[in-house]
Amino acid sequence: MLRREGEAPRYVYLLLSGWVGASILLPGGERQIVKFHLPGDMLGTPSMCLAQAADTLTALTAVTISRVPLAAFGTVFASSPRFAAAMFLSVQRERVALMDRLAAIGRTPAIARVAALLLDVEERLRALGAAGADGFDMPLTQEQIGDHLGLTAVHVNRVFRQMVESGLVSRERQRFVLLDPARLRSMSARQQRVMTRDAGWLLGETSV
Amino acid sequence: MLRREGEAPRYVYLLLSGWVGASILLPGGERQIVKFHLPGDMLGTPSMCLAQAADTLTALTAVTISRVPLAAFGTVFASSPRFAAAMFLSVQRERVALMDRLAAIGRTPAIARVAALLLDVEERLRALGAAGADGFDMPLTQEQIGDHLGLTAVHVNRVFRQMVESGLVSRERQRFVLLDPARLRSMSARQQRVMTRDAGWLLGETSV
DNA sequence: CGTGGTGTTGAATGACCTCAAGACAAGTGG
DNA sequence: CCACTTGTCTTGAGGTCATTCAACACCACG
Repeated sequence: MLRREGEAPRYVYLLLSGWVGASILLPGGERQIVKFHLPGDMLGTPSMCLAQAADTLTALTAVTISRVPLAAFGTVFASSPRFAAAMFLSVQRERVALMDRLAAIGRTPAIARVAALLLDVEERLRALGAAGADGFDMPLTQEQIGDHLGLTAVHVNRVFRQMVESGLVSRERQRFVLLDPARLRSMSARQQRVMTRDAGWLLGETSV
Repeated sequence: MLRREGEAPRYVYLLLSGWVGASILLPGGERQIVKFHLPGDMLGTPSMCLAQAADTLTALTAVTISRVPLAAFGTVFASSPRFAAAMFLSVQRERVALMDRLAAIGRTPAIARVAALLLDVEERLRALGAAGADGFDMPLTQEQIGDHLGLTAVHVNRVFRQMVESGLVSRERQRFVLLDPARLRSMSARQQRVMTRDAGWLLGETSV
């Protein structure tokens, strides 16, 4: 457990290796995992605007992280407009991702959410070189997956079985192979977002 | 309709009066309303990081808005670190709000979501002076509310009736009075977030 | 060997949805 | 001023998806 929600946020974290989950605890004891973080991700930035951290950061595997004090972060932010602009856009990207997940959880059935998760994780791991033709490892319990997708662990299990039986994926413990990515994509309702290439307008290039 | 998703985002909008909904359309035709915007809100900023707008902005009532070109926005951003910092924190606040809504939709039953919406709208309208002891107007159809909460219009209607019958709220057309805010709050699972007072660390005050 | 966390499967329940019909209000054109 | 339309609200009946509860299998770990 890297940071518990409710604590005063004094750091931002850079994930160097391993998996981390950012979760919110509800009064009733239910948990919603807001995001699975992979190496390279910045963690804990949403709480920069709060007196008490909004999310709990939990290591899901062995991890190595680098801690950045908010103060140090702030001086760079003030002195380098380019850095500020890049951070700003990065947060907007996270916000768009949250909007998409909101739409998925609010409006799509369980199988579409699982499909979206598999595609998302596969894509991100592939960018890190940790996923190939031989599939990828997803070191999550089915309960954690359920807390991420708004489902119960039992139902996650049933959806997995259904996917295996219909030849969409193969699975052995926590190793997954996407056998039919096209069909997964078509049922996942996942948006294909095109990011701007480091928007010139934010960096003073008033060419437009 | 102010802006359709898929268009190239060239403006950011400032809402001066009226209600606007920001929605995402799914491939299957379902709609998720990501946020109801009230006067004073900035609209369309999530799409600043995208080549194609992620959300559709729809006027829900008669509105007046002010359009800000991204380019103009960018020059201010580059020249004023304080402005950049304030914007950055503002986006993080929106992100936290989205995380909370994700938790609510993923993990709470319909009545808790409706309660949370009523409390949220009442609080925001009160800050604008548009809600008092005599209640407030919420100019939304039940279908729009459903698209916001991940429910059907029919079910929203049933929840409203249930709330009226149990004395939680009174309702006459689109005017609501919260009769028992305490009980609404207890069932809503809504987080009480404490914002930092314009975080000093971001503005170079390295006193901490 | 136990033991605890996780995965797996069945049966029953329940929350929410779909479909459908009617009520009501506001607007439109004759 | 009155049909007629249109959109929203309302209510019922029945169905479905996901949950709850429960039992058991399967490791990994002491």
